[in-house]
Amino acid sequence: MSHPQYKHQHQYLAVDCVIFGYENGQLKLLSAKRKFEPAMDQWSLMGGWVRMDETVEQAAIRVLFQITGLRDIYLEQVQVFSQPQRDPGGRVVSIVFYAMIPTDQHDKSLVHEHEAVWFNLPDKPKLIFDHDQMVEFAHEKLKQKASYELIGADLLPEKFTILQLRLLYEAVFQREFDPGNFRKKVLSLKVLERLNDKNTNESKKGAYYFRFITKTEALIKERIVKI
Amino acid sequence: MSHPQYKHQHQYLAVDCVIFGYENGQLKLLSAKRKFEPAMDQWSLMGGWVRMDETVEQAAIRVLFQITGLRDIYLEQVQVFSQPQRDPGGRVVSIVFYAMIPTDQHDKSLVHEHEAVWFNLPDKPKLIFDHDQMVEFAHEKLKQKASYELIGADLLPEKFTILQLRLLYEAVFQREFDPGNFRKKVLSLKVLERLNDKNTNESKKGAYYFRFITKTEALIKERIVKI
DNA sequence: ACAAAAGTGTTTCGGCTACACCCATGC
DNA sequence: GCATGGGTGTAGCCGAAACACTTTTGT
Repeated sequence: MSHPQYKHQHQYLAVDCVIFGYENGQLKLLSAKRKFEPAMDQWSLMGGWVRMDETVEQAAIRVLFQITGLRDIYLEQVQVFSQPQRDPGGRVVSIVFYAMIPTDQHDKSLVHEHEAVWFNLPDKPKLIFDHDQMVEFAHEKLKQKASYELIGADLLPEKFTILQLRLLYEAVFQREFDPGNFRKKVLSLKVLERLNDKNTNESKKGAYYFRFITKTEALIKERIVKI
Repeated sequence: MSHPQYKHQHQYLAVDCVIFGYENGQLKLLSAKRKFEPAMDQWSLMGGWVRMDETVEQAAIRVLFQITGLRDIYLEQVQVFSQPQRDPGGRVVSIVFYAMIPTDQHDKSLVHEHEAVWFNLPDKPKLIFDHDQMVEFAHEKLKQKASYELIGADLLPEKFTILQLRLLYEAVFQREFDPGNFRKKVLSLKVLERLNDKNTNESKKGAYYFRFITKTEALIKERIVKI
């Protein structure tokens, strides 16, 4: 390795991924038993080293693919953690991402192979080092995102009812939302499309399924209105 | 240097600081002529290497002290920039911060010594590498902050008029605010204290000076109301 | 019949916006 | 007197919140 221009100390650079999922009315966190020292066999976030020829986002995508078998995962930078002593194994600067994955689509055998487990977020065990704080920060950032745009496209199945969407929001914010108001609010955003298909499992009356419309579809609809 | 636990490639890790100031109704950006190759003598953000024994925040604080002579500067992480080819001198991952400094208090001789210049943000020159994008991201983040809490404590002098505060907001958002509504809004936040002192330079009638009350003072006031 | 969710309608309240309007004073 | 910013008041609009009410259907 040669960097003719720069002479300075090098650093270990890692990414850690806070992986959120959703199932049965619960916001979930994917956590794995660490397979190497230090802190082997303790619960931790999924992480990996950043290679010289990739961005930190690409490193996170690699890590996510390794454990879920999924590509095209929603990713967002959270924070850099860089306390010199944060990792007893040496100086490691970690860039934290959070991800949202559709729990029903991921590869469960890969998760099992990594000795990883989906925890309900409130019931997660203590994680190593500063990983608990990473989860806190990521959860904050997720709430912030969810408060100014509709999340769920990456966490819910392709089609879902307004009830399921509301339960997701209640899980994310750990509070209840008025069913009527929540419904009116999300439908006013014009990002959901009602399907000619009803869910009759969760209610007697049956509730229409909805799906997220893509951004281009939404744009087209907007244009038609505006002409 | 020894890291017995980890065997992996190392990275160059840097911080770059988007330094905002404010003067004469203009949001300012501090930019310096780069003193080393590559891209010597071109405009760039102030940056520095992250040392092994410090956090990235501490590295940013060092950089800020070097150029302003100030400590206790408001700092916020913006984004990590990590395109492998972003810096022609080699693989450098950069963590971007933005800072707000009181333009009237900083050490102008240090700025001069670094061949740095305060530009009005809209008139800034093209910066090296991806630094223009860093400034954009930082400005976005600043706007976001300013939209959910009152900024100015770090940019304005100790005492200031509502007009001056409004002009700061107009500079940050590049739009006008209704004077009456702006006044009522900021005063309703209960974070400003009116002084028995008027500014008679900027208006015939004279306008009261205000100052930010500290967080603890604000807390106490809240408590008194709530009892 | 009743419970339980679906879906709609209504009322109230608070905050934001767009103003109008008086005040003080330097020119 | 008039222009300029300081400062206050008010009417209208809109969205959020609270909640009533009707619909549908499995049990």
